[in-house]
Amino acid sequence: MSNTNASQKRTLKEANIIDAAEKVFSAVGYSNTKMEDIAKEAGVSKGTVYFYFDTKENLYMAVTYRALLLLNDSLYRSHAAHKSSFGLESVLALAETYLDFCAKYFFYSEVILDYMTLNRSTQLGKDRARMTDAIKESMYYRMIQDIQNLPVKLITGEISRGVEDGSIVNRQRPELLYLVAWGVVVGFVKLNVAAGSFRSTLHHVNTQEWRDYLITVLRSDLLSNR
Amino acid sequence: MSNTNASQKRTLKEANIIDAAEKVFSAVGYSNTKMEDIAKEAGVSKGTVYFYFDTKENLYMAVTYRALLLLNDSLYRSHAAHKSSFGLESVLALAETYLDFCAKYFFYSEVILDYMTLNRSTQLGKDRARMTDAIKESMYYRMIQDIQNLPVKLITGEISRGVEDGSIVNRQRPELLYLVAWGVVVGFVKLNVAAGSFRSTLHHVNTQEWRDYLITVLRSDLLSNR
Amino acid sequence: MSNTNASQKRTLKEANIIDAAEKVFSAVGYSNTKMEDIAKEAGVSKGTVYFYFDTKENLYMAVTYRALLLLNDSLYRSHAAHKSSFGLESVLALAETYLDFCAKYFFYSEVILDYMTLNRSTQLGKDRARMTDAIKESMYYRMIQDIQNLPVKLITGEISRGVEDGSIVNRQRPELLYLVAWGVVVGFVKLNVAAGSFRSTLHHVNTQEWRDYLITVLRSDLLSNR
Amino acid sequence: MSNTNASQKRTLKEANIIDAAEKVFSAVGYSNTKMEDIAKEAGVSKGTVYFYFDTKENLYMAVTYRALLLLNDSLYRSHAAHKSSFGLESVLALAETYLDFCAKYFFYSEVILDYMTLNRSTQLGKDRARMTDAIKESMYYRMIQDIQNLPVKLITGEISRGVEDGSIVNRQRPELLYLVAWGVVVGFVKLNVAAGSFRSTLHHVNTQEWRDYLITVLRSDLLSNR
DNA sequence: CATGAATGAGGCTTCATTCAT
DNA sequence: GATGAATGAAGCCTCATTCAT
Repeated sequence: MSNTNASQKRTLKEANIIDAAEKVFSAVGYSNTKMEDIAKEAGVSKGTVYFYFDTKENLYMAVTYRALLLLNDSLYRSHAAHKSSFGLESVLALAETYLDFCAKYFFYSEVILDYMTLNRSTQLGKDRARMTDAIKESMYYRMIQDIQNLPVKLITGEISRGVEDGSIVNRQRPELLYLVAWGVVVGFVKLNVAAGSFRSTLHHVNTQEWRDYLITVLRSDLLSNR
Repeated sequence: MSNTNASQKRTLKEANIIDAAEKVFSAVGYSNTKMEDIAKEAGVSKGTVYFYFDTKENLYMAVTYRALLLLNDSLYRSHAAHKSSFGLESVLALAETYLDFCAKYFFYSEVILDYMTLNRSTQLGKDRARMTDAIKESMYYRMIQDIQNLPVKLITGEISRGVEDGSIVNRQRPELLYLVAWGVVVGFVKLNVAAGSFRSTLHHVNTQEWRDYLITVLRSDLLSNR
Repeated sequence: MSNTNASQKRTLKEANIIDAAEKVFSAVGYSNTKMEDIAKEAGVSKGTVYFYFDTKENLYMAVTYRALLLLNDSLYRSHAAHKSSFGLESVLALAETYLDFCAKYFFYSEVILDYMTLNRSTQLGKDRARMTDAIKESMYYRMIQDIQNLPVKLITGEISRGVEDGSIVNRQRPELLYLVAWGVVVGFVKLNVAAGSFRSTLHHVNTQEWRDYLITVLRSDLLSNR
Repeated sequence: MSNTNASQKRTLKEANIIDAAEKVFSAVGYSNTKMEDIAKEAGVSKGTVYFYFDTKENLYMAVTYRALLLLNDSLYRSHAAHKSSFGLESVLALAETYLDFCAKYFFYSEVILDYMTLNRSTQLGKDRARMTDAIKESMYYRMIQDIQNLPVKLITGEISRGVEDGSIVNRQRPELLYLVAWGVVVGFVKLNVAAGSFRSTLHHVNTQEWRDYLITVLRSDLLSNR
């Protein structure tokens, strides 16, 4: 019991620091973030931050892990809520969930994309890779690797179900359809940020309208007989 | 004449440095890049790099400018080549051009996205720092601002033409259609990098096939009567 | 009684910590040693270590004290065992004892030398820090000062006896003879470590042979009529 | 020419920094030495120190290298000066040279001993070694390894010559005789420092007298027919 | 007494930028 | 114009020590 309490306490303190890290990272960016600032924001000392996360990068990975966990959770809920719906509806719901997740937790969505880019660059043979050894040794990095595939699996699974139950007419492979859907969402997110630069030329478009339209596009893709 | 020669010489040397910068930035990311490395790669001294570009950020902006210039050029060519085609075909050709540009010059596409995100207060990937005053004062930053709107103008223009000439049936506003198309491309780019992480789950999909399918989707969007 | 028990318990726990400290200090050197490591090695918490030894330096002094105590004890036994022998034999026996002590407890011999060098303003090996006020206030430091002179007294005493009983012919002052003997031993110890570097050039020499030869040299020094 | 000048200049600046490092290291010890202090002492900035020596440990190795170089030089001169003397005299001269070197450059003698101890501890299989990777990668560390054997070679060589020319009667192997001689010197040096602690008991002995007596002992060792 | 989380001063090192030659 | 040595602010991280539980 007391063991459990201690563990809970630790988790709580860690969470407190991750909260702070999120705020600072998201406000000023990774490289502009000083560990000291995170400590201040968390109301603890620099040493305490290092007691829980032995590296700045490790702390960043912890943030990433949390982000991915939350995304997975959202997708899971959506998935569960549409067990009895047709596959098509479930897929579109997943897309909306993702879209909303990105809107609500914009920083998280960036962090996740960041991670995936990072992960990719390791797989190239470059010795001058973006990923440092510190990252690879991070506990959180390994934890992330265990859960990073869930979104893909969930979504492609529902697409397959939709194909089987006849709600999805499109005969392309689920992986391809998945990439289209996910890509549309990712593009939306990135553009949403970028669009700031083009307010002058694009000020007619309302974000909500845009989002809804994308769902329409996705739906008609799944329903087209290509 | 000798003045012109001098100017050409200067342009050449600058180009040489930008070449080197590109390589290093793309290999290890902005913050891991040292001016020294760029100088070495360019075969000049650090002092020379600073003679032509007074800041690391300014040099990065120069790379960005070149990227945008090349993209604009590609789009221009496509645009010109389809003057006499229907608007629909021109728009799709522009999308293909953009898609191919991103595939061929992946680093450029990242840099351009980076730039567009630059104005936002949120962080733009772990790797880039936030915009500083130094950036805003950069000559290249201003040069970019002069040409940044070209892609939007070109594409929305062609969409409008397609609507007028009847080749585009969709009645949504051109800006919205533009955002869909552009978003699809951006999503493709980002995912293309990220997808590396999921080779295990997504190994069935071939990039070329994916690209072609996206064009199909865009075409049917423009042809749908929503 | 219970008081005595408590005291014994305390002594036991202290000894346990000193054991651990010895291991770690000897393995990685003073400055590379972390209190945490000592605690772990002793199977207690860092707080406990600090309960018994309020400073890292104090703990080091405790190790030194133990080392000196053990050396004194060895020398005492040798001294006692040769009460009825000639002074010459007793002196040589003391030298052998010291030599064997250094061979057997190499770390102790280093620590003792370290301590003796401590008062000098010069640096004592890359690894040890200079004497701070904390050391001087250390209880162990004072305890050491009470017993540090025993080796000198014992050995010079036996030399004097040897001179008196005629077994030692050499007419130099006992202090000088002592310094020669002690210096030979110290040199042996330091070289024994260092010699590792020269295994290639010195691989013919066997440590035991070397030791025995040194005793021969000392004997003939004491027997020479200089 | 100008190339040579540049190289000379560099050597000069390095020497200046090593000078400063020596002073500070010797005054307060390795771990109490701050790079900043060395910089100040050298009259340059911290960055400059790092420009020439990329690590504190590397700088320490540079000091060690210089110390060994100077010792080697002294021994060489002595060796050359006694080319036509008997081997015995040459050996004793080498011992005196070493003795004087240690007296004159006490810090150097400590540094050299330090290095040899360091070098030994690497050869043990411990993963918790005293030597860090930084040291092993140091250019100076490798340079030292090239010259560290000179003293042994020189002295054992002269002993052999002495045996051949009949001036050395002792029939023990040169390596053993070398160890005795060198050990006596090392012991002298260490005790000379340590003796400070025992001024009360040993104040009768004068250093010069001690030194001379040691030479006598060594001479009679080499002349004894063991 | 024991624990181990918390502290924060301190030091090494990096690197964009400057500047004398 | 080019060079590369010099600068020094800035930041990550370590670890002896303290202290609440």
